[in-house]
Amino acid sequence: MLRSYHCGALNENHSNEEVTLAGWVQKIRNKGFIVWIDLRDRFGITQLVFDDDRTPKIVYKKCLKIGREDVIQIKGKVIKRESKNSKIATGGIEILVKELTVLNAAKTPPFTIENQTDGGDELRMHYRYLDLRRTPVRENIIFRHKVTMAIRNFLSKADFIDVETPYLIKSTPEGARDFVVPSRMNSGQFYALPQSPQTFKQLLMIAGFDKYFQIVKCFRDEDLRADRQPEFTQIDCEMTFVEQEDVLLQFEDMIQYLFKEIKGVELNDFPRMTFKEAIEKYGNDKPDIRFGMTFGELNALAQNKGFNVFDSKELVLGIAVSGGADMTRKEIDRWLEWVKKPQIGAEGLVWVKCNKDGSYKSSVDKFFTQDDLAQWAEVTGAQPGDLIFVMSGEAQTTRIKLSALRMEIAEQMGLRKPNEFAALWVTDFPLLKWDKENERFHAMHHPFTSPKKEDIGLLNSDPGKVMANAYDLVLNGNEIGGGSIRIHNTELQEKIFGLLGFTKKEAQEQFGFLMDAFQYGAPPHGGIALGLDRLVAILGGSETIRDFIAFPKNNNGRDLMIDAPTVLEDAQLEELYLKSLPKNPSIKK
RNA sequence: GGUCUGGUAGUUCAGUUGGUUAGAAUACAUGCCUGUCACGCAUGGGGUCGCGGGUUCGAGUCCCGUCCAGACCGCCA
Repeated sequence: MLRSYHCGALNENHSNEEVTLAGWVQKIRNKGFIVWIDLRDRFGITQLVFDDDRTPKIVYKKCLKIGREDVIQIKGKVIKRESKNSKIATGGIEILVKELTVLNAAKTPPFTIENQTDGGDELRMHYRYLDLRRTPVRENIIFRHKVTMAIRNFLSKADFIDVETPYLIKSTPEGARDFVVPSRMNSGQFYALPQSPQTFKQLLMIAGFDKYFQIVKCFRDEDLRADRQPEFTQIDCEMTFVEQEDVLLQFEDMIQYLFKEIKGVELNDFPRMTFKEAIEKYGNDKPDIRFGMTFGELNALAQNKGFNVFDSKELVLGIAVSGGADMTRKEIDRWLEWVKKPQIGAEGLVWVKCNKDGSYKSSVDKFFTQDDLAQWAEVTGAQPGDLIFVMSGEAQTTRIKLSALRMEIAEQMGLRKPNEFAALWVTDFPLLKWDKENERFHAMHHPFTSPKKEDIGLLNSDPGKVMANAYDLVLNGNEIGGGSIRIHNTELQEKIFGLLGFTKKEAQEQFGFLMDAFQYGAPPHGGIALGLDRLVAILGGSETIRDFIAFPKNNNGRDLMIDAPTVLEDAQLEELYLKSLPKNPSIKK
């Protein structure tokens, strides 16, 4: 062993012990007559001391040449410090060094390896291995480890079996774009990387595994966001002989267990909210219910009172901003501008101040009486001292826009507290959603989701009205999981493929294996997939999943450290039958 | 595919209305310092102002293009 202790282990009980330590040089404090070096590893920091009197001359000379991030090994004696540091675990002692070996000298790092680094994002990603040396970054990764261990323990104890499923599978047109992998042995043919192990876990249920889980990478070739990576990790689960309620309770248990184990937080039973309610009250199928500001519909109160802007619109919606009556005209104008920016695209915003004296002042005083405005306040739940914002327009887009405003106001008012947690189940999703552009139905969840029994008749008459046995788990305004009770019957599955625009032949070619399997004793089954990256990030008090991924990709799907993706040599392309493909000159080598 | 923000010392940033030699902090180097722990003090080196073009007597600053990074919309469950 190159060391007898790690750098977080020693304290005053080890006084006078001869020890060997190894680690990185965090910091050097040269006081002239005496030199301290902070030696760092994953476990902590131990102070080394060198001085004129007690340190061998040759060692003292050597220590003056040490630089930040050098990897060194020392032998020496544990001694009590003259002045102690109560901030760190090893703060009572230091090592009087007798031998010093430089195991590997380091270049001066491009940014400081400290809790508060001076490095920007791009640089830190380029030197991610240095960034990962920083305590907060390392702790995030270790935090993720703790979460996955807790999940494995919980699920294993609950009789779930961890089964690995293949990464080289086949491309299907549903859902996101696939990442594809050319097959050398099958000319002109491609594998696809899984967007999720969906069909495999269903086959495992048919195979009788009863309960399955896997913490598994999934791949989607779509544009990225702060909370979206092209490769991401799912906690993928499936259960046999269950109904929706069984799945919800099982995973509500798991999330509660995680919060208890990891955060020491007791979560109450998760409220259930239908998709319809979520849209009507929050304009969003993943509502953040930690704060109020639910929508109030004002059609009946605000229309036909002479204010033309409202009269012709499908929907007039208001929300109350707590304490917002104190906003200055300038602050209100800033919100007016905010909703007009292209990402939101609202035409404007009507505001009503609910004064503390019970009177109202609004941007539409010409059209509405104090009584009218009092009724608005009632419907939106505005109290004296609050402000009401009102938006109008086509129902769906108005809800989306007002939801964006609601989230932004909450963000800026500090209502989205990272250490306050509210989870809920959103249920009763429509099975299908109409795609206006392509004039066809898409699966709201995925094509294997079963329709509600009572709606099966509607599949022929009015498919858009059919509700699904599907559910999402929402935490603090983030969708962290979704699942459904699956179809386990060939005829029904064929029917759904038909509604989604598959010909019988296409359905057979792409999913024949699954529909065949349904005919050999497929049990009723259902499950859920949870986004591990998001879950870990939220547990850790952040919404940026990159902070919890050791080697994440950037905005453009690039790995800035290894510099991927890259172009291939012609010979390699030829071997993969890709030579004739045009090369994109904008791609850098 | 689109909108917005940014790119100046190793790093993080400031840089006024277009005007002389582009600054600060930190990092780095050297020296001083009898208990530091964000040590302190002094001195010093360090710049293709992302890249290309244009306007101008003169561009870090204005205009056009382009590349890179970040946030968001579309997309994605």
